[in-house]
Amino acid sequence: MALPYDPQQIESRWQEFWARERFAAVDTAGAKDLYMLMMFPYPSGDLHVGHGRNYILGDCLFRMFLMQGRQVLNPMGWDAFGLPAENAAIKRNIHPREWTLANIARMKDQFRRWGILYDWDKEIASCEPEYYRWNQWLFNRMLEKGLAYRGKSPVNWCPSCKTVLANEQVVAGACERCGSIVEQRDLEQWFLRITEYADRLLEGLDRLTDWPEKVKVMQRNWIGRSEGAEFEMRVAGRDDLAFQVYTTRPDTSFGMTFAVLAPEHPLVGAITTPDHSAEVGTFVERVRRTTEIERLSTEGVVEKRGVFTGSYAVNPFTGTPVPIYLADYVLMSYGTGAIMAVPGQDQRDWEFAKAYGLRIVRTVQPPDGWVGEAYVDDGPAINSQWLDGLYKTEAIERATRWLEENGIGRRRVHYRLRDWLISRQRYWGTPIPVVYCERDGIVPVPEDQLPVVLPTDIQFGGSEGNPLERSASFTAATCPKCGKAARRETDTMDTFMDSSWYYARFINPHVRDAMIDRGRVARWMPVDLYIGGVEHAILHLMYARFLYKVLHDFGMVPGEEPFTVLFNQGMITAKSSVSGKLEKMSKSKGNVVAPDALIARYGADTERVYTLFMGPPEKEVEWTDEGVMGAHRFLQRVWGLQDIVAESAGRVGEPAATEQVLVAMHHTVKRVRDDLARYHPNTATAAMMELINTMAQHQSSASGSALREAYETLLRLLHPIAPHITEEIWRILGHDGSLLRAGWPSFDAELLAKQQVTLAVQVNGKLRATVDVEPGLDARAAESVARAAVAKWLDGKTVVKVIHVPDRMISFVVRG
RNA sequence: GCGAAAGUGGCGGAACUGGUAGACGCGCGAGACUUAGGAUCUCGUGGGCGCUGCCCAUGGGGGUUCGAAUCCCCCCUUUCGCACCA
Repeated sequence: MALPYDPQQIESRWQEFWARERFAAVDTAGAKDLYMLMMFPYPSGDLHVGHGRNYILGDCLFRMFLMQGRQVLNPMGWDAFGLPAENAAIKRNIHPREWTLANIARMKDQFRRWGILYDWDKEIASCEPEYYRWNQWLFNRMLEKGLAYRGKSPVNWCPSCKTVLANEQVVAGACERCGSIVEQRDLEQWFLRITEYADRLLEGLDRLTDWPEKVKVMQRNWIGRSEGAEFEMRVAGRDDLAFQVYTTRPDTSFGMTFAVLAPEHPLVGAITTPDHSAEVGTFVERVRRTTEIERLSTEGVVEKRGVFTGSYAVNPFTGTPVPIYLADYVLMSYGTGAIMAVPGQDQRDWEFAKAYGLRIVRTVQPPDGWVGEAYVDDGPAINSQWLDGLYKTEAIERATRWLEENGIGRRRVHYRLRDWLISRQRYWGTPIPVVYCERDGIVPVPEDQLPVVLPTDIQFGGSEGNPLERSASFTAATCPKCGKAARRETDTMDTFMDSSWYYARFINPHVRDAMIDRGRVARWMPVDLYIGGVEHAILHLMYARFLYKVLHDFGMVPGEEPFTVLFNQGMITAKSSVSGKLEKMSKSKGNVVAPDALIARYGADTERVYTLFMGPPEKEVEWTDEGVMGAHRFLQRVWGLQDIVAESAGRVGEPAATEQVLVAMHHTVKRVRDDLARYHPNTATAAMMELINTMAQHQSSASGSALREAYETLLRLLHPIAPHITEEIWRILGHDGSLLRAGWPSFDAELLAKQQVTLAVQVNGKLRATVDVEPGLDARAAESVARAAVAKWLDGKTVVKVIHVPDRMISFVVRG
């Protein structure tokens, strides 16, 4: 009898062995084979079984690739800058770096205990100067090319933390950290000109055939390209005043009955007549005080709010003056901040017109029986002079051409995408490498003075705002141009900058004199398989695609896209003890399953098997304790097969049973190969469970050699999923070394092709019998066997048609 | 509101291209071994009926087809994304 299965005894031993043998080490000086990558994590310290999902999936694929003899680059690192470290510093008076490094150590240990292998020689932590200096270097290159700029823009500002916040740091209009209501402020900030790449980011999506459609749709919507026309509206009686409006429906211009400016529009002051200025002033002030979030929120029916300016603008198509309003539904940040309002064809304009008693003129004929309000679909133009009778596409084209020919307007493409605001008034990030000189203005820090390193003489807590501003040693700088005293920029970069190019650094993490080693990167990029959560569908993946295109334009990387295949794993949910519903694991929901206790009781292999078995990895699945037990039972049965193999050693066995075991074995090899190739370890595991069921069924009748062969094959197939137990049994069976070097099993296709097949026999589409036949049986022979099997259904009927699908089914269509 | 994805036993899920629906696991039932077992092993397990057999079943309703979980149309539900984008 084998000893009982005791994961505690075996797992750490194999973890040490794998690390010692450096199975994951790859020399990128050599030729590329495969580059796979999991999105590098923020080192928060605490990992739960939900986090484990994508790392375990990645490790499963990695081990399979290794066994198949491939050279796979599979690195891991840390997205190590960010707010939580700084908050921890304030709360617990520990330096962010110390806190971060401690978390990294914990997480690394967690990976080890999960049995996950990475090429740790290539580890990167983005908070280290040797990494972030290249953020700075790249920033300066982009500054040179005009791709980075300092500009004024309304931004989210937390009055209590005294910093700009990213949109994702604003939760329901409030600061995620302190809960203060976030304000909109016009501030000078650093931006990257991602809008210049909008069309390339959009077109590139079409070529990403191995990305989830969902992610591509989200990115397309985010970029929000729209084609239209922009034209000038003159203010009636004021020859000096005119503004531009943007529309996607120039064909409806004859139906314009008013115009609307955003309340922040620069012309508001000039346009407002004295008798309306009090009202306008009140309105503008009111809008200014509401945050963008409130303004755009649409709980229930939206009330369109606005005010008349007292002025009129001339519709260039008709020469008619129309009243100019201000309204909060027109945003300064989109298009020109001014629109022509055509209530007949636009629902928002319709509602506004109704609310303020403005005229409505239809310029597109709705179909008979139309009962809605604004009609936005296609139809012949009406009330539109020389456009009358034309349909939408043609009418848009004519109207646009008319604007161009008369010098009033032009074709224009607009995007919803805004430039990327990268400034953060925070300590724990990459310092933006510029200084402000009284004489020379904004001066980038020259390359030989990089990196601009974060100072360590920092007091966290106590006072508010960016601690960098209070560091005299940091802010005091000399101007690289004139050598006089200058002030150093204290903004740091958005951490998405770090994660936008780290995948290229992994190929050559220690190159000192360059951001990347171009030769190696040219060979190893792009990443062949990128695994991560769908929560990064837009931000990270859009920024990374943008910066990769920039690097491409700098001649530094091959191709235009960094990630060939994107795989989004689904969440693991569990019943929340707070809400009682299934929710994503989190401490606040009280539904976190910590791996430590689980591993202590059942072992890491059990967690891995269960994680991979519970459902297809791209789907959301529920964690249950019963399911864990099932996975553990499976491993115990695998362990117990040692006895069956030992007892049957030397037995000749019955040929039929032996054959069944061997056929099942080959069939399993094929299924596991196919299932893992399409990232379905759940069905691969099921196939292996079937194999052990078959082995158990024939444990006392099959030959000893067949049982042993099947067992050893099973161990190899199972290794990527349950690496520790399989290595241990492999060793017990008398093999040296590691399963990772034992090769991946192949199957005997001919043997499988020779097996009897079961034909389904249908009569009028209903299953009436099944017959076992030789494979490849021709139609006539199959028909005669099938006829016999369903004779009672054919009796007295006329067979009008026979459909034969070789080796699958035969169907009789009968009448009478 | 718009867009996308998904709805299969008591539960998680199989069924890859229209061809035997429910693999595998959980749970449940019966039995075995046990002083005992929430351990282990074996067998059974969609529903119904006149039970060697047949009928009904993949959210609901229609359709195409010899044949539909799979394709088409309408509706319902859930989840996710976007949400005044001119």
